[in-house]
Amino acid sequence: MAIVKKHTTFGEQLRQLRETAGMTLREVAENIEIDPSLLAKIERNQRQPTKHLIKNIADFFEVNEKELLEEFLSDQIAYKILDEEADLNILKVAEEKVAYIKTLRNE
Amino acid sequence: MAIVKKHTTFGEQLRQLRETAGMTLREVAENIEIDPSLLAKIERNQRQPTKHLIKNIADFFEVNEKELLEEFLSDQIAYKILDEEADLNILKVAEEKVAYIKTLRNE
DNA sequence: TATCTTTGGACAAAATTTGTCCTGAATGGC
DNA sequence: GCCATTCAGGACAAATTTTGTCCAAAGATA
Repeated sequence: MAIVKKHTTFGEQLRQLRETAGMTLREVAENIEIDPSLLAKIERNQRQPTKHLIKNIADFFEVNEKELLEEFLSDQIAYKILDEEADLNILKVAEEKVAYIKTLRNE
Repeated sequence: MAIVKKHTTFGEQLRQLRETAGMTLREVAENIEIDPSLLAKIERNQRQPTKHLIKNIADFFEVNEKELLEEFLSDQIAYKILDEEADLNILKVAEEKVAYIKTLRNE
């Protein structure tokens, strides 16, 4: 996958993809069929991409769609923790709940 | 805190609080000022409580509001992972992103 | 049977999110 | 300086999602 720097935000990674390709917001926006202003906002993490848009981005930059989607999901979780000023240990609790709910569903 | 079983869902914990108190949905709903049907849905994790409602629940059952809120947040994260069928390692990535974004904000 | 509790569908109201348009600041070339 | 282009960011309508209530029906209890 062409995304280089890890553990930066989804937006930053997207910007890096674009800059590595040497393209402007307008050019990329045209290709993935959105308004350049929306793309700029997504790069600054002020708007969230839809799944459909993530697919278009992955296709355009030829990166793995599933990995890109997981980058986005981990971003969402990170921002939720920051927004709520929650303790990081809720991630551990969440992990245990995933296992628990899975057992529930297999009954 | 009076919540006993850990790593069950928010709804199950709420139901346990209610049953431990020996109360019906209607009785509790009246006290926390919502429709009994909504309370039932929250107990079955079919609706999410608002923060205001979490406060009312914490007050009514005399449990720690912040802990209850974090129970809810970890639920939300768990359900997101299940909904998206995401790999659990995104939690680790999210944790690293939280640290990263915090450093960003201190610049 | 009669009563009370719980479940769950339907739906309007409320809240949130998305995407676009537009303005202005910044940069670079000429 | 002036023009063209890029990017930032506010405002706002449209679209989507979520919330909360009402109601009917199922289940339990006596």
